[in-house]
Amino acid sequence: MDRMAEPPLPRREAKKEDKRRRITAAAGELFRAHGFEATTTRAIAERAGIATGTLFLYVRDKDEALALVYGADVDAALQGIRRSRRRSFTAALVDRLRGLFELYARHPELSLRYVRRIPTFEDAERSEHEARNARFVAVIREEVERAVARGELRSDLDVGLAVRTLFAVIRVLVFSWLAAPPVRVEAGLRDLGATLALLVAGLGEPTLRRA
Amino acid sequence: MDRMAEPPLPRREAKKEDKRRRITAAAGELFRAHGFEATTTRAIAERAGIATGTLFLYVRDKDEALALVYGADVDAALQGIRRSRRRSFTAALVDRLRGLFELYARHPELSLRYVRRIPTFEDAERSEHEARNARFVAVIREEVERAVARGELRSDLDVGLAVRTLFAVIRVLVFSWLAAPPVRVEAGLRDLGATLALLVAGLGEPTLRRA
DNA sequence: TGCTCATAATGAGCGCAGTCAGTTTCACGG
DNA sequence: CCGTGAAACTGACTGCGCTCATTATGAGCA
Repeated sequence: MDRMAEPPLPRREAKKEDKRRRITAAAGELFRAHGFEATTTRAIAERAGIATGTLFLYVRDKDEALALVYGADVDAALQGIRRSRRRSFTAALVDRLRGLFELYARHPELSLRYVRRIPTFEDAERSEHEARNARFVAVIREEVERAVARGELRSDLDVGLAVRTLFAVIRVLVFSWLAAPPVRVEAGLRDLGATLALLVAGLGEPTLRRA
Repeated sequence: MDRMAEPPLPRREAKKEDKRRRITAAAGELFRAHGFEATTTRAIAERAGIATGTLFLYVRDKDEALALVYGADVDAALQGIRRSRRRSFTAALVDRLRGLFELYARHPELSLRYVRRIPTFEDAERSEHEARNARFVAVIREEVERAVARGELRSDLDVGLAVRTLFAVIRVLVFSWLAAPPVRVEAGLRDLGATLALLVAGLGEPTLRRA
């Protein structure tokens, strides 16, 4: 008998992995070529070489097929080397999100559809999205904590609340950006920068603050 | 002959108005009783006493039927007397949105579905939503301007940017609130207050600000 | 009162996403 | 090597949202 806890890629698993890859590829090609609405799940299944029903063993619904397509790319975009020491909080965060903006700008309508579904959390268990969101949140949290550490953000900051708020602001900003053509990366990032700067500075009159 | 620019309610218009009312009522009852997914457009049409096709002369799609249901109520909720002079910006805004929170809390799943569709702007022309959004934005803008006038918010504030940001934050906050039961009004408003306070104070270290 | 025609209403029909009872595959123990 | 049961796969099928060729209505005019 062979080892039991070795690379667990017996035939079964390998086929599943392969199938998932083919589904992702097929969906990506069709979505990019014809758009989300015009692409049928049957077409995806056919191109992936599987039956219609099989598709839904890998994907909860059509939206999730799109999520599959974006999955790896979003991860990669968020990975981006966190170069840039000695930058302001705003500049640093804008920088780390540049990759994401570039990715989204490539297919605005698809990205819009993809981004729209994220805020749901309905399907919190189905970890696919959760993980992605978690990574996104982690990037924000990281930059916030770093900025707090170096004294740029207030030391008594409720980090959790701040991160949630930033997350919300960024998501909606991305949404509006994608929804209003033309979708230009630099414009989006400029907007993001301005908004972040506003959040850092605060809406309140400086002299009144900290009453 | 009778006057020509008088109350323009000839028979035709009256019937349409009546039909719209019946659709709204039917949709409301069914959605509230069985939920959004479980309610079919055919059932709505039948209960409203019209043909399936007719429904779609009054409503672009099923989502818009839900919007029809919420329409008047949201307007009413936002109308709310703007009592409360001498309150902080945060307190005042929370106060003016209380009615909306109460409305939303009544049927969280439906409200979630309703709120989700708002950010679209795709259908910007179809003014139904635009108008609603506009009213919502107007409330925010009003409070912001009032706060600027009395010196609570910074005088050099970019009001447009601030309003957009507040709009975004509130929308997402409402969304998360509705998505995570139990949906309690007070909890939601407390969260809103905390978030607004953070935005007013700013994320930045006070001593550094206005460098 | 009757004629005309734009507008409103109809409901059978279409194409789709998603399901499920039946079939195939294949890991595993004998 | 075979037998077996669980897991993966299949595609005909269901029920849905929405459309569109056809029919009914009623406002305006003679």
